[in-house]
Amino acid sequence: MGASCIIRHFEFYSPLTDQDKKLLDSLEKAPRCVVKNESVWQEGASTDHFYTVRKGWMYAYRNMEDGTRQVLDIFVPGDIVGLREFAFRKRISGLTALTDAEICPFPKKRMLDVFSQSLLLCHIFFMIASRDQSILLERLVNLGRRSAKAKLAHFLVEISRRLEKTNVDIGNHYRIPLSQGLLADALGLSAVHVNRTFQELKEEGLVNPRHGGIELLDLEGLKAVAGFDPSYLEEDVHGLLAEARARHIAT
Amino acid sequence: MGASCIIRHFEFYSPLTDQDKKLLDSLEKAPRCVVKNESVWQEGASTDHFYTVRKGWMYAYRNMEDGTRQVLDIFVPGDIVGLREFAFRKRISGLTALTDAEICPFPKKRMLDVFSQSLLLCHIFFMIASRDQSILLERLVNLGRRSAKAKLAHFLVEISRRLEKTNVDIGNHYRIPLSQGLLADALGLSAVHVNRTFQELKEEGLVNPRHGGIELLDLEGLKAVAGFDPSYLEEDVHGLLAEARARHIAT
DNA sequence: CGCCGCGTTGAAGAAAATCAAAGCACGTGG
DNA sequence: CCACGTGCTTTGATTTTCTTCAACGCGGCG
Repeated sequence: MGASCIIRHFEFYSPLTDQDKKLLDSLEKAPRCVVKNESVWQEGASTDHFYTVRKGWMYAYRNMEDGTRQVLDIFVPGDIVGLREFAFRKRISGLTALTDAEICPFPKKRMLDVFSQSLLLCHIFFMIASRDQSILLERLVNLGRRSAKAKLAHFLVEISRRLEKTNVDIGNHYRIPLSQGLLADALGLSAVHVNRTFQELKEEGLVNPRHGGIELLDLEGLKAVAGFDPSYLEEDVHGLLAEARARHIAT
Repeated sequence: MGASCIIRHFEFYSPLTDQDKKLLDSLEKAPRCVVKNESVWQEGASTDHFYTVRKGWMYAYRNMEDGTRQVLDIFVPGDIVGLREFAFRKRISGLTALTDAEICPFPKKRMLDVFSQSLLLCHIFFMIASRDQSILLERLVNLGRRSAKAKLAHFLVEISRRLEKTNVDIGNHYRIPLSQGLLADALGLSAVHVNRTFQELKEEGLVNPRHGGIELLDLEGLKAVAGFDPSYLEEDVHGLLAEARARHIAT
């Protein structure tokens, strides 16, 4: 059996000591399987666990009083879910499975062990939180100041980029299991308009929407339409991190 | 002279030991004054410092290729600015002063000292990052799924809530120094439309827009218009935090 | 087969953007 | 103290973008 889900994620940032790995491993409890459309938690639920996504896709959402909803984030394998709610007792968004999936819970309480026992892991957790924020920021820009076409293109490119990062092995990250209705709720548009926007992108040969999914045909073209600037995804995996590693090993 | 800016902020979460205070104090360098409209950093600048806002208001923004911009966040006294970019070498948003202001830089490098020397402070930093994210999430909802009127009302209520938290002493947090143009860029609207929306709110007696600022007349009314649910601002200042404190003191 | 979820289409309407011009408050310099 | 410029607000007319509503198609699945 391979490295646990979270170890693989962390090793993207830095090599880990055996001790670190042991610590992380002890966090991760038995994986839990969820089926498509199964709800993992709802708004208001308790926040005693985080999850790492081992397989499949998930999404976080918020239901509005008027019956609409806002999809807040999409999670792909390797992502950590729930860190957002670290400071809160109750979840501020729901989480449900977009496809059949496998997720690994780990208890929030144990974060204290991590913080106290490994400077390096603590630092990496902080980097992950920072990255999450920067993704949200970009999503803000997307919702606030881009046309429907650019919104859609940008969102698709981002997802594809995020897949590349953790799924290097999977050659085809060009198949995206998002329905048009879900994209609408993620982008603050109506499903009808998403559909029409897709038709434009399709005519330009950029995407190929199929039943319940999208195929990305021309990433570069999409980037151009979106005005995509990847810098918000490009973390500094050297710099401070190296010093944290050095210091951590020294103790 | 009173406690440093950041100590006051942290004591909102938990009482600190003298050692913690000393550590925090050592982080905070000499305050820097900036005048209205002065730029503190631009997109792409280096991320070697965070800042705490001691006086005045600041805003973070992103300029788009087409000449528009998105205002990403507003900062009020007590806020910490720049944590977002912890994982990055370069800033992904600009920061400029909305009013004359006083900010206290502290070096990002020293975060390692904090993490290694104080479990409690580390934990609080994490809570702050979590809170920042939850504010961004709510802003996403605001941009994605609310009408112009609700957007505006919600944003104003949020600001007022955030002011209450750190500025308990200031009785009148009902005077907000935001121009309509800036609000437009924050809410993804045009300045013209913001103006018209203000007129509606004004007729209902909820706000009183004056030159270069807004007076909030009826917070409850605004909350109703916004469908404001404050839970995204209500952190759990007990729970894990208490355990962190206990453990921290034990060592 | 028939249902159900999702995608597609058309027509009509609402929300917000854009353009352009004018007004108003404030500071600055004469 | 007044004239002037500048930045922000206000207003009206027009246009664009996106939504809403309603209907239909289509594929998968029990």
